[in-house]
Amino acid sequence: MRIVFAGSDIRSPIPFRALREAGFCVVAVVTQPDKPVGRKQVLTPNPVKCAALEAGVPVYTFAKIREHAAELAALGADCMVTCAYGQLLTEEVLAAFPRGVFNVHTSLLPRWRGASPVQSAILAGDAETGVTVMRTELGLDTGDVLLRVRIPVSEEDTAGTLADKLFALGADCIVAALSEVEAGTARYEKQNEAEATFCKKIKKEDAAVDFSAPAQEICRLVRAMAPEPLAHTRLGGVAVNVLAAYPAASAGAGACGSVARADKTGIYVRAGDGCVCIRRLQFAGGKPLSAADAVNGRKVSVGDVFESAPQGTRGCAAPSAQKGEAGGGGA
RNA sequence: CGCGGGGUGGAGCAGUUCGGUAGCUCGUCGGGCUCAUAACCCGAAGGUCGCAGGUUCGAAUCCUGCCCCCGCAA
Repeated sequence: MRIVFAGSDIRSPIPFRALREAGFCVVAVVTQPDKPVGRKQVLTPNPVKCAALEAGVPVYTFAKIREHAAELAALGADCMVTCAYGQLLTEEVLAAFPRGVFNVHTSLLPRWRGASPVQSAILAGDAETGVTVMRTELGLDTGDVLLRVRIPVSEEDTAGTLADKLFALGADCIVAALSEVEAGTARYEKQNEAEATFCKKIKKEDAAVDFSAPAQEICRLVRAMAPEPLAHTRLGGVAVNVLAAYPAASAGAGACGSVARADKTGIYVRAGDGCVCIRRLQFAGGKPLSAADAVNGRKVSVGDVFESAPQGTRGCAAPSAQKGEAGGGGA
């Protein structure tokens, strides 16, 4: 079966390679155009593009895939596989593939349709998540499900580690799913619209820590935002990213955000409910530090207060503005 | 030329404004105390102060150029 692979995530090369190793003929790869990235706005090579070039597969970097349906059709592929591609498809694009377009989504659809399924699962405290392979239709992640595999979400998982697992699993899933499609034994199941939940793309502001929230929620935020964009707060006026934290037993009364204890084992910060033990953090301009280093060198000590204020740069007054909402959807 | 912070014993930092003995909290090693310890006490080792020039009697500190790291923004 001739396949066109479309993906843009750093991990998208995993399913791409899996398909090739499984013997599928990937005739072309579609990904997002290279974008200037980083402090120096360096034009960074897209990982998917690199993987394709490495494999000797033609690469197409469409700014808007919907304007290239004809070119896709001309490739003469049977189907297209998308995995975190990042662009909505149109009727014309779907029509370019006689046997359909299949999407590998890193959540248990219909839960977490949208751009940040991995982070959302952690944020919501889901006990399990997984991978869903579906037949793409026009709606956002609404297609009929071909295969769904679930895995537990560990308390240790960050969006990064969970995504690693999910993409690896997704690679196996798409291979299995396409095999069924090829053999004509594929069976589809409609999604239950009543259970659908959506998630938007994560923005830096979504990662601001609010220490008046329950400790467990704060820790989920930290895990969901790692390794990017990283949960952040401020201490003594400087921006601080929180890289790792876990809920700890409450330690005495005090204002939310105040440090109740600080030693080599961690920096214990009072939350709205309970206490958050920060194990790893990063001050603006510095490298990631262990709690011990922060205590030794940065002199973080009892009584210091982490601010819940969103962003910085602004003036001073801390309007307790209700920035309401949280990443996920209702329980 | 997007804004900004930083490179100082193994780690994280102070010292740089107003040049002149290398400091702090840890770690490591040795010894002690203890049933014991992530605890405590005593002692020791360990630094080309990012690189290269310059100014000076003397530079971590002032001047010039360069390399590298990082936060924000994108």
